[in-house]
Amino acid sequence: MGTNITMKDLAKLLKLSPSTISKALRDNDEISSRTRRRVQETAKAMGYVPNYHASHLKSKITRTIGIVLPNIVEDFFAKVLQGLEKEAVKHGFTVLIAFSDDRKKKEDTGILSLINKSVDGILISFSKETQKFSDYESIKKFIAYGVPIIMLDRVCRELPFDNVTINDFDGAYQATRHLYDSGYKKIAFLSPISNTSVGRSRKNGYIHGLRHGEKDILTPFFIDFANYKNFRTLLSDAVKKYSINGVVAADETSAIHTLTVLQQLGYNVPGEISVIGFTNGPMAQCSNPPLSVVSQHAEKIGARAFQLLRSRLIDNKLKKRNVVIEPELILRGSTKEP
Amino acid sequence: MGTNITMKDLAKLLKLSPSTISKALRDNDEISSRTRRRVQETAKAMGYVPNYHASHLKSKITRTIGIVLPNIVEDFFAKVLQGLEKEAVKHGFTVLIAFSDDRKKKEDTGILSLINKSVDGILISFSKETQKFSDYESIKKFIAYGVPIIMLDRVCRELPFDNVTINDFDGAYQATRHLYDSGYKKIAFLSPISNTSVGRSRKNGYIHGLRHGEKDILTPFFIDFANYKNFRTLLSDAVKKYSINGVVAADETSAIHTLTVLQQLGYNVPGEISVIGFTNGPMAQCSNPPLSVVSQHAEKIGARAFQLLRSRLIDNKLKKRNVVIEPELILRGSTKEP
DNA sequence: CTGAAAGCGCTTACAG
DNA sequence: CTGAAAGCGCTTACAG
Repeated sequence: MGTNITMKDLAKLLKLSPSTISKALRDNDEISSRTRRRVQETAKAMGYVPNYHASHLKSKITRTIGIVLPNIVEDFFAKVLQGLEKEAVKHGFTVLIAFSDDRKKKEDTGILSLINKSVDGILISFSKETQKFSDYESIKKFIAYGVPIIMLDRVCRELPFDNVTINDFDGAYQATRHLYDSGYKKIAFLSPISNTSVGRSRKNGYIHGLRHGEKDILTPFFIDFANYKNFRTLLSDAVKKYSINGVVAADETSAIHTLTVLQQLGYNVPGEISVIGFTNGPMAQCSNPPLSVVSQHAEKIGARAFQLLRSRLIDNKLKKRNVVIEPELILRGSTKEP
Repeated sequence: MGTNITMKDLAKLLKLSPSTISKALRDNDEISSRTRRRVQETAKAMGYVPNYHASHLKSKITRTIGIVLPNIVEDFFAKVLQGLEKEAVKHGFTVLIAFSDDRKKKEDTGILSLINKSVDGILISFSKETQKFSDYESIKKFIAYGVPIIMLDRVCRELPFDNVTINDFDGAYQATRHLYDSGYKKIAFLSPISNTSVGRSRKNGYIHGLRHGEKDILTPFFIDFANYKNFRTLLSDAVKKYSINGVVAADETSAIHTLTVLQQLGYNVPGEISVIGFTNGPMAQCSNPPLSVVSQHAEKIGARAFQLLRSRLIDNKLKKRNVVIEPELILRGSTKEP
């Protein structure tokens, strides 16, 4: 029993035709309500499970979507996926995943495997590698398969896909202004993601945040790096050399590391140097002092991305849409006034 | 072009029959290698994508598996999923997800939606609700569908499914012993997961760890709770009342919260009270002092669970298997000798 | 309101 | 080595 039951079986059992069963199960009002009920009840009783693959063969709809993410150990991406899943389930969709591990090649393999499974649409946040080399050739090829694509967070504005991002520019701008307003004037921008669309927007927001009228423009200090190998000396040297007293860190991990290293170097945070980061994750809340951050409403991004996809499934003639979600400044102990 | 190309099209183009195309694409050596190559090359050139749904209709294989997880914001589950995905991709599988949010109902809906998609197998880590009420009736019903199920981490030993867990008992035992050996003798066990299989094993390991020969048995102190609402007073009272000087916390979040609250209450960690937790996540590493933990090798659990499933796909006559992964004690500043 | 028939894109005995 | 035919479990015009 179970999976083996087909419409044919139900038809035989109820002395009806498979066509009638099919229509009755989908509540088609061609069929008398009495028959509909009868069919639906025995289907349930028998543990009938419709074969989506068979139905897809005709209808071309799978009610399955795919998402390609760099990883999910970062709190932001985990929440994006949870937000997406919740919204998808609400509308009867299931979600297929593929992780790129920030590699172009695995990303492409992932996308292709999703297309192979005939997903109704794909959501993607690009890998660092893809963004670093602006290598969107393979993505463009995938357009030919006719599967709608929605970009989120790490996007490419030139691509003809809908996208949803947070207002990274404004988030970094506000973070920078907050440090300035709290009295810190030697503010550095520290970023391990300067090659991503997100990192670039945040950097620009920071730069803009240094302007305070015509005459009062703070000097920018950039601390870019690719991994945490020489992070300690890098940070230490920069702080000493430029007498940095405020750091805007471009993501969650770098903010926490900055805080930790500064403390190990003997600096008082926020007494001597204040730190603000991005992502309102558990690390920001459990650090000591707790970290001020720009919160990104990750679940909302996932949910909105699904909605974009869904509306496009209903009408694929829609023009390209750019959805921007406003971030929120959450102030904690790491940026108290000095 | 793209998705629309079928084997029939390729057959027409190459003046062959669809059967030949089908066999050639699957590299069946009934077909001459010359023909095989010809077919494969033009398939690739034309951007042919096989329709898995159609093929599944005959072969009953989808190369898709599903996983049901409580959430993925917890570092442990995120890593389990990443470990699983990596292993699955390696073997040409894609993975469908469903999150239970620790609710029985959403868990059931999730499982059913996976069955509906004809997954080849399902991996599951039960919701807190399911475990609290030992409510496995619906799971048993799902057996009828003939889909192999593998349990991981939060399992139910009575169920006839393969499972993979870490040695929670021994992890907690070692953690407790470590505190004892470091000179802490008033050791409490703090747990927000006492209703889960995992929480129970850890509690037992802790109890066992309190025994040191016939005469030297430490007094157990249990701090159980369901949420963090009154956590501060709960912890504060327990510590004062019993002069607790060591805490074994049953998971990541509770360990971090314990550390933070103790410090806020003015205790020196590890000078006066030492704290050890579970899960080697980012929070444990970024706290101050960094947290000693029992590491669970989450990625490995995901990978092993996939392997269990895969072997069962090859031979479903296998007996039930219990895989136990040994945890690892990672010692950091929160448990330095007093 | 119900049913017979064709077809979605594959695979798999079976023939030749 | 290649192909004709049946069938997987549905859906969807079309008849009645």
